[in-house]
Amino acid sequence: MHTDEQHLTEQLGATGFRLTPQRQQVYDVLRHKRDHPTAEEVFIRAKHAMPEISMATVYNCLDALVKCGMARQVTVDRGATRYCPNMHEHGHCHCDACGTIFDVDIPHELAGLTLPTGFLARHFDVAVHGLCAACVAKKK
Amino acid sequence: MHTDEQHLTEQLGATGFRLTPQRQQVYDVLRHKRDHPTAEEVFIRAKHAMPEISMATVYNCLDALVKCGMARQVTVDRGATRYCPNMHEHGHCHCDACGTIFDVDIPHELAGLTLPTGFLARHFDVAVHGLCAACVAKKK
DNA sequence: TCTTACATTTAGAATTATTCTAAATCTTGA
DNA sequence: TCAAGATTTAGAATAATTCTAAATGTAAGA
Repeated sequence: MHTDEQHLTEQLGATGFRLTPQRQQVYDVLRHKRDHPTAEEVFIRAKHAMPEISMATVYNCLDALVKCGMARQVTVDRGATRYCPNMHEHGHCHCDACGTIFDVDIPHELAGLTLPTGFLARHFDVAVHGLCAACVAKKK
Repeated sequence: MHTDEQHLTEQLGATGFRLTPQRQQVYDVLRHKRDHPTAEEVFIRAKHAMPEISMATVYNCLDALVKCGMARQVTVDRGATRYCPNMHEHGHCHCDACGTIFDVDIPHELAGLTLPTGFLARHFDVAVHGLCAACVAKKK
């Protein structure tokens, strides 16, 4: 049987990292509430269960999680980087009014983009900006 | 006849801005070399023709150009924001090795994304990360 | 077990990109 | 010409992130 903790340990290990209580905690925070928190929000949430954790450690842990493929960085606007434990290929839909971020599937047709000759694509970042239903309603 | 300068004046004016020598200069920098410069790079280039221009003014001008629809902000990575005078709907292709950014057309199929119910999309940001032909060759 | 090497955490300093502030200057319209 | 408001400027302030150095933890080998 493959527990979540084992998976995390393996992924970290394969990239030369160890599983530490802090990394486990930061990962739990990401998985618990998938609202694309910033490093600071992760820090605040992680402190509830682990009051001694420091901001530098949160950055270190997030960085390790990204490098080992257990989390992704999301940059929908110029503000703080956000983090997401959904590793499935997907894009982000951002409400410019309230800031909510929704995960969206991206169609395979995207692979049909005409790229510069010889360009080797490794990752697609798709961000849709606009207004969510609630904010459209508010404007009326 | 509709000169470029007239167009800039009109676009600025429609948004409540004036055409100033600095704004003209910053716009000229963007149009002259379309390599998606950062604000600092724009500043350095603008200083050649206008040595007294300040960084704050460059930010102000770039902001005015973005607001009036003559330039777009491009954020391919967590570094400094980049600017682009290509207002045609397009995405960006970023070489993670050398940092070069290429404009790419984005297919209309993108409009077929399944968005959250009621979401009103206003703008699509597409960034492709990978390696350009030159950097792929270098790795061999 | 003891030791050594190295990874990790921590607090705080440093850096980077950007925004803010306040004073000086410019522009436009009355 | 004058007043109101826009713009520019230098530098201070802020926000997000990275760096530094010391303390601590951990794993592997003698």
